[in-house]
Amino acid sequence: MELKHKDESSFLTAYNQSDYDRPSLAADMVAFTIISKETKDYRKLPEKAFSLLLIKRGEHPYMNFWALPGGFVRTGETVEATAYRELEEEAGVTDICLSQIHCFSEPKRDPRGWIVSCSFMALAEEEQYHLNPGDDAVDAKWFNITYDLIDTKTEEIANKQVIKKQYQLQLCHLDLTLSALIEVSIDLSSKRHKITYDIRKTEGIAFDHAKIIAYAISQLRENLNTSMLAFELLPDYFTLTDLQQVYETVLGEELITANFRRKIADYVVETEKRVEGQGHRPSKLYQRNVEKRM
Amino acid sequence: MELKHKDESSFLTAYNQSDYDRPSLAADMVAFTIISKETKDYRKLPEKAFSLLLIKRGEHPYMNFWALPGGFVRTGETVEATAYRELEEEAGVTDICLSQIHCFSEPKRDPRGWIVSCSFMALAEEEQYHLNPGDDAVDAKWFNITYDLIDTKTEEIANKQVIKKQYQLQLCHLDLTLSALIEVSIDLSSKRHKITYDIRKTEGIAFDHAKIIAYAISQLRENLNTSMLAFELLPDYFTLTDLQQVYETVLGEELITANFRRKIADYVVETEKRVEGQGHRPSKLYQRNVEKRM
DNA sequence: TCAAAAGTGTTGAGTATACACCCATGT
DNA sequence: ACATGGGTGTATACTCAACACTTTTGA
Repeated sequence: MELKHKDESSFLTAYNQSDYDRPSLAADMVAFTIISKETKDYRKLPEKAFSLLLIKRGEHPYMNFWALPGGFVRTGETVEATAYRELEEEAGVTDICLSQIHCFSEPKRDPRGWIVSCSFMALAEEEQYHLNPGDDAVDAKWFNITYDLIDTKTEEIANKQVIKKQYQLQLCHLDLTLSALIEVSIDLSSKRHKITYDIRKTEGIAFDHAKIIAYAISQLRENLNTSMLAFELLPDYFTLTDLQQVYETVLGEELITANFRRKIADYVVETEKRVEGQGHRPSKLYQRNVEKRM
Repeated sequence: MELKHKDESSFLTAYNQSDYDRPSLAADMVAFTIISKETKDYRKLPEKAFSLLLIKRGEHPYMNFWALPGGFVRTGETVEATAYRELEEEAGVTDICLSQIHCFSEPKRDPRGWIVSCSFMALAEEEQYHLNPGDDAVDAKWFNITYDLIDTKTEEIANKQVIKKQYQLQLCHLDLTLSALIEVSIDLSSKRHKITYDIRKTEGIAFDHAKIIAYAISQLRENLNTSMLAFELLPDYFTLTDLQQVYETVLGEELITANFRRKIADYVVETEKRVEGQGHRPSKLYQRNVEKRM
């Protein structure tokens, strides 16, 4: 052990890192939240919208396109630290749930040069974000998400069976709509089931960010049940209907209330609090059950 | 759109990527396989060992320690391409199942400097690898894996509840044993359930590779059922006992045969082939059911 | 013949799904 | 009063875990 360090120090002095070509490393964040729409009918609950944070680019490349918040990793920082720092700078949010999605490293993904993106999924309730509407330097907006499977076909090319699924991604803010067509290819040849995502069309979304968003949505949908991620999108106290609405808007499908409640029963704890004055029977408020994990 | 490109080209000419400090980017591979041990008893099936490929470092830092195969990402390459290239160079394997595990970016993780590691899980059967036993330049060996939970405790520090799980990682090749103690902390404070991995002790394993290995094993165990990864560790034709043994060695627990077979019944297809001459009833050979995914 | 593995059947417990139903509230 | 959401019960089908059991082979 001692020997190792003795030899090692002289080696490290001689070692010159710049001998190797290096990429720029960026962290890009797919920040989700649930936004309550307005409602006129005093009886009805407000509808919920599954939403994504995008930032309008004020400079080249992709000027005036919308991009994921993000930035370059600085010396002495982990990619996670970069993610937290950028989210605080660009969205005024601090205590947020972050998880790595994937590392995107296509050499041509950024026209500025060799920029590798380590992308993150960020989950928080809307109140945690502070978007600074007055600050023109950063034009950040929430976009309502729809991401639907629109076509599935099986192709057979040179004995290779490939399933191709097309997903339509739509991002709406007021009357502004961005969209992309994502093709997910599943290669069934031999044992290997290799999955690749390709952007077939992208309108108004900068770089390869439509692909990153598609990855993030797929991953969130897959992990909603298993990792109980829904709680990250809710306040500490919530009604079971709130929780169900998170599931419904994220998954893009309706669920049967009685069954949903039985399924999540063990993951929540009933409290004494109630929500009243809503034009219907008051609902109990629940908390996450911290005992239950998985 | 036209306008964008016109302005953009002049911008890009002026853009100097080296204004920003950049890390070296490496791809490290956690390459798993299943190795059949020898057996004397003509009746008994050979035992299977869940194994990991490590390479003995011939230079500083961590000279004579064992490390994951890997290397630096080159200009014009994706991290996936680096992973395939390095696996071919160091392990003589080409058609292999690769998936990104996580990006490790602790600034101090490598004494040579700022080196970010994008790590991969690689799965293939032993026959696909060609380790060049004669080549002294690369001393690559298979290590038998055990990774067991040895302790769980709940700590309460400043109102923050934290579950701490200790895992013992042991890697054995003949009479050589490497080991590490990994602590997985689950922070239950507020809604956030943040999970962190820390190396508490590491013997004979270079860099932070023990942590990367722990990540990989956890991920493989979690995804064995959901992603049907077990097939990647088997030849095209296999017996149901082979498949069960993959599950058992990877998960580190025994399974009940009847139940296991019912569970995976839809994911395999019976063939006409049989395995005979083993001192007991011949077993049917199966193939993966390519129709069934997930 | 018989040990080892191949492979099937049974049972009770638990879950999922779909649907019907009653309860409590504010305007 | 009544629309709206809050909340529960029930029947059917399906899945899961544990165990017992039969079958087939080669030395």
